[in-house]
Amino acid sequence: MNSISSDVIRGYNDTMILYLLLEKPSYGYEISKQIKQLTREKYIIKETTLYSAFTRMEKHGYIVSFSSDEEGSGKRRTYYRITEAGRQYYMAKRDEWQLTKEVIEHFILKEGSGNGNH
Amino acid sequence: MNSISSDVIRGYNDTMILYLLLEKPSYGYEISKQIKQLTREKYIIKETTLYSAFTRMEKHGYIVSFSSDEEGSGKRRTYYRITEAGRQYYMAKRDEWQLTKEVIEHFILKEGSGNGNH
DNA sequence: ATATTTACTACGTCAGTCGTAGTACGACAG
DNA sequence: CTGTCGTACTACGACTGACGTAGTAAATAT
Repeated sequence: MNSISSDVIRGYNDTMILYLLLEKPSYGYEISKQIKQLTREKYIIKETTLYSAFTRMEKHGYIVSFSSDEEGSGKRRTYYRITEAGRQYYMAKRDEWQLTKEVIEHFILKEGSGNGNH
Repeated sequence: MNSISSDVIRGYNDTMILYLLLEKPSYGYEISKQIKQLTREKYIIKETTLYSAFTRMEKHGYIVSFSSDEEGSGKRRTYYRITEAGRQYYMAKRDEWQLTKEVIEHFILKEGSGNGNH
């Protein structure tokens, strides 16, 4: 229970990935490391979750893939670039997040209260 | 897309219900109306979701059920009361929520920014 | 040479949500 | 006194996202 349960995150994995793709095209391993770094290891996305998010989002048209052909350096990777639809989806999710926060916080007792009055 | 997608909420429906049960024992229809009211209709829990949450949480020992026997007024209802385990679970979820918020907000662009610097 | 890191793919399972449907009782209107 | 509406559920099945396990294979470090 020290690390965050990913069930909570469900539905926001896509958002996290898209956020990172806003900056530049990227690929699985890099995204994974960035998420780990950004959250200071509080959240580590599972490989299967990550790659299935890629295929799902490509199917939905939020991202497109391309291979790292030229440049003999490193392994062949599958890069993903965010599309306009992906940007819009991200923005919608960002807005939705504000609402979600608001909603859930109606049900969160404030820290340190000794009694249950609300 | 005007009302919040409940997929986001997933994993917090239980928390919401438990929060309301902290105050007093209650039953499905009442809980449902309270959630609607509290969130000013921003979130309306589905009946099936609610009742399956009840049975799941009773199985986990977070709540216990009892019938409204006496008092001939109204229909027979199944009430639920939160247990000590339920209280602890709620508290754990409340703490987890702080973490979750922190994590997700690393991936949320601040409103009104014109460029994508982050 | 070999172990580790990188970079995936495949497959199957599980839990929570939700659509659809149906039951049944009580109150209230016409 | 009959039908409709609000209340209070139960049952069943479908779908989706997350994830455990496993395996492949090239590049890099030891």
